[in-house]
Amino acid sequence: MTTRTETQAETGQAAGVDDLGWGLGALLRGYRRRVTDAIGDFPHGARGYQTMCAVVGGDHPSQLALARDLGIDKTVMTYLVDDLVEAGLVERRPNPADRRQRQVVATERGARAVAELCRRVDAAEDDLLGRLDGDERATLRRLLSKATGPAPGHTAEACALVTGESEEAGRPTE
Amino acid sequence: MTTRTETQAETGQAAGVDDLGWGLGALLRGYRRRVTDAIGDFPHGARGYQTMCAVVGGDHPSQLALARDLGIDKTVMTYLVDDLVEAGLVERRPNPADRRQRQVVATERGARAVAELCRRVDAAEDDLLGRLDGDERATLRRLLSKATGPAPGHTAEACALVTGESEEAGRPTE
DNA sequence: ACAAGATCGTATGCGACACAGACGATTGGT
DNA sequence: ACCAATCGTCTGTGTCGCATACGATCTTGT
Repeated sequence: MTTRTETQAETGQAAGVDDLGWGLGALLRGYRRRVTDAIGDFPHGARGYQTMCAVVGGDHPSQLALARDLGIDKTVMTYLVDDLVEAGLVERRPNPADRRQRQVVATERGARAVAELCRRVDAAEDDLLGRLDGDERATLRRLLSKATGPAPGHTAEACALVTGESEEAGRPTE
Repeated sequence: MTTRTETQAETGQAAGVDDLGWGLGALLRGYRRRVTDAIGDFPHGARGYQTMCAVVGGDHPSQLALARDLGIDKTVMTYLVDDLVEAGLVERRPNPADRRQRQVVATERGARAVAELCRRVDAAEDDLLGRLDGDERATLRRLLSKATGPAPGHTAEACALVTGESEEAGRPTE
C-alpha cells in the first residue's frame, strides 16, 4: 500500500500502445525503480544485485555463462565483476576444468549481503504487484517462468539456501 | 514454432535468480529482439514503433505526455519525434489550448505504416509466447494490464481503428 | 607432436539512452 | 504587470549494448 499510486502516475492513464511490450516495459520499469530504491548504494544497483543472485543461486562455470543468463554483455560483465570483487562480495577463480574460464563465487560477505537484500527486494516485489491478489501473483510468476522456458531456481530458494548454510556458499568447489 | 528454441538458448537453463525481475527482463529481451527483427529499419526500431502506436492509439496532448506514457526521457523524445517527422510519419503541431505544448499526430503514411507493422508484431508476440496456450496468453496479458494499472487501449484495437478508418487518424482534432 | 580453428576474458571505440542542468517561450496566479 | 511553473530544446555526463581486436587457452585434424 506504500507506493501503489506511483505505478499509475508513472504509466499515466492513456496506454493505447502495444499492450504486451508496453505492459512488460512498464512493469519492468516499476520493478527496477523499486529495487534500486530498496537496495541503496549496492555496487551496480539492480544489475549488481541480480548478478549476485545468479552467482549465489546458480552454478555458472564462467563469466560468459553468467552474462548470457542475465542478458548482460560480456564486456560489461568484466568490469561489473571487477567492482564486485573490489567491494569484497565475490571472488574470481580460474576454472580448473578450463583455465580460459573464470568462475565467479560469492564471498562470505557477499552471501550475507544477498540474503539481506533478498528480503527488501521481496517487499519491493509485493509492492509492485499490489494490484494483484495472491493467486494472481502466483499465476503471473508461473506464466512468466513458463513463457521464458525452464527456470530451475528461485530467489526464495536461493535466499533460504544462503540463510540456512551461508558457509557453504563461500566454498562451492572444495 | 519458428524461433522457439531461441528463448531457451538466450536464457540458458540455470536461472537461479530473482525470478520476477529475471523473468520480466528475459521476456522483454525476447520481445525487443523479435520486434526489432520484425519491423526492419523503422526509424528508431522498437522504440519508434511503440511511439507510433502511442501516437495513433492514444490521444496525448504533448510530447511530454507521450514520453511519460512510454517511459522515455523527454530529451530523447525530442529527437525521436524529429526523426519521425523527417520520415514523414508524424507531424508536430502546436496545441491551441496551450501553445507551450506540441501535439504529435500521425500522417496518413504513418498510420498506414503502423497498421502494416502491427501485423508483423502480432506474429512476433505469438512466437514469443509460443510456450503458452491461448488461455495462458490471455491471462498473462490480463495480469500485466491489471498490475500496471488501468490501460485503456490496445494494439489490436488501435490496429483495427487504423485499418478501418485510416483517414481519421490523419486529422484527429478538426 | 604440431598447426589451425574455436572459445574466454579483456580492452577499445562507437552509438543509443537516462539523467541533470540550463535556457527561451508560454501560461497562470496574484 | 510581476513571478513561479510548465513545455520543448540543447548540452554534458555516465551507463550500457554492440562490434572489433588481441592474448591465453582448449580442441581438433593431420
